[in-house]
Amino acid sequence: MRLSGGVESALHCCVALTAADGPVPAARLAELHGVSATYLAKHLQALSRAGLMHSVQGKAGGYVLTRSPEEITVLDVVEAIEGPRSTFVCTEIRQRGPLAVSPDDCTVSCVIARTMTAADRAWRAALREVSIADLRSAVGEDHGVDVLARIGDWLRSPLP
Amino acid sequence: MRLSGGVESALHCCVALTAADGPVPAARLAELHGVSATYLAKHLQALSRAGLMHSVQGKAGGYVLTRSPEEITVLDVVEAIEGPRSTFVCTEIRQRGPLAVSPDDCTVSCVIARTMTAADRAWRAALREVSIADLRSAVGEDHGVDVLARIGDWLRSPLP
DNA sequence: TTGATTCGGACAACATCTATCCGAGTATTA
DNA sequence: TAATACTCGGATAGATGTTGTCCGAATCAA
Repeated sequence: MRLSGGVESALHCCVALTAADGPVPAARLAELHGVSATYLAKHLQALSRAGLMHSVQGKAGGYVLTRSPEEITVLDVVEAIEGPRSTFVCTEIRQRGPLAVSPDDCTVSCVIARTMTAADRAWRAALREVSIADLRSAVGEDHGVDVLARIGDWLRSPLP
Repeated sequence: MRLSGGVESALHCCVALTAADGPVPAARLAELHGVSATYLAKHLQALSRAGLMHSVQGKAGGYVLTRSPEEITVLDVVEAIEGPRSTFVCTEIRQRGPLAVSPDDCTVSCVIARTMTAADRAWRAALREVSIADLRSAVGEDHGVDVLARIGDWLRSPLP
């Protein structure tokens, strides 16, 4: 079970966008982070479809966060990229084979499904407690408070 | 991010093995659960490599749990099937691009990696708290206390 | 010694993730 | 107002990992 690599790029983009005032094109975000521009575009589209950011087309277009960084959680980004489906899908093995239990006796879900779902919920709860604003302030603590300002300046600077 | 479907089969097999006294062949476990025999064998091999069960070859061979059900956690089974790798891998995006931070300033791991790793730990902690013995007793509560006994009888009964 | 039965790893088919391209649409600008 | 340059968006190939299958090597019972 490996998380899609696009999640990492998407989270970095969200943090970077908090330092920008206007729309930022996907190509510029890709250059800033040193990742494939065309592939990053795919993930930004997913974030746009999920309503986390809003895209403006045309010459001075790009992506803008729709909500304030405090109101966007890491879980929002993960679910936008990975889809809302749970990590575990129960195939009802208990209802198969020679000793299958009848559907009438399956009012509660299978124990294994309950266990995996509980773990899934714990995972999601941990991701929901961290917002983009939290990430941004932590980046400031880790690498200096002016890092975000430098990113903002670079995003605003014209192309060579 | 979807969990391998083999995890579900493997957990059901572990519970069933607690009802058996001697070794149980993979083909029989597959028939009991109504899953592909050759594919289930692959997962049982993984459990064997991980040391959770021990295989005996020959005519009356099969698989046996090496430890008591209380000492095998759901996490043990998941890691045996999925491998020990974490769900998230950090590619150090912060060290790339025109505003890359120098490796000297990366004494702590990236915030995003810390967040994802914390969520991963919460997930694993939830899985570690449930043992195969817990699953077995829950199955008894859900479908009657004699279910495990019937499974044991079926496993011991000769082939037609 | 024979023989049947078992596990074990090597071999294809499928799905998903990764990466890329070109067309549709829009604000700028002359 | 019309041209234009720039943007997003979905449709299109390649790489990686998962699912499913097969047959040989080893083992124990008879």
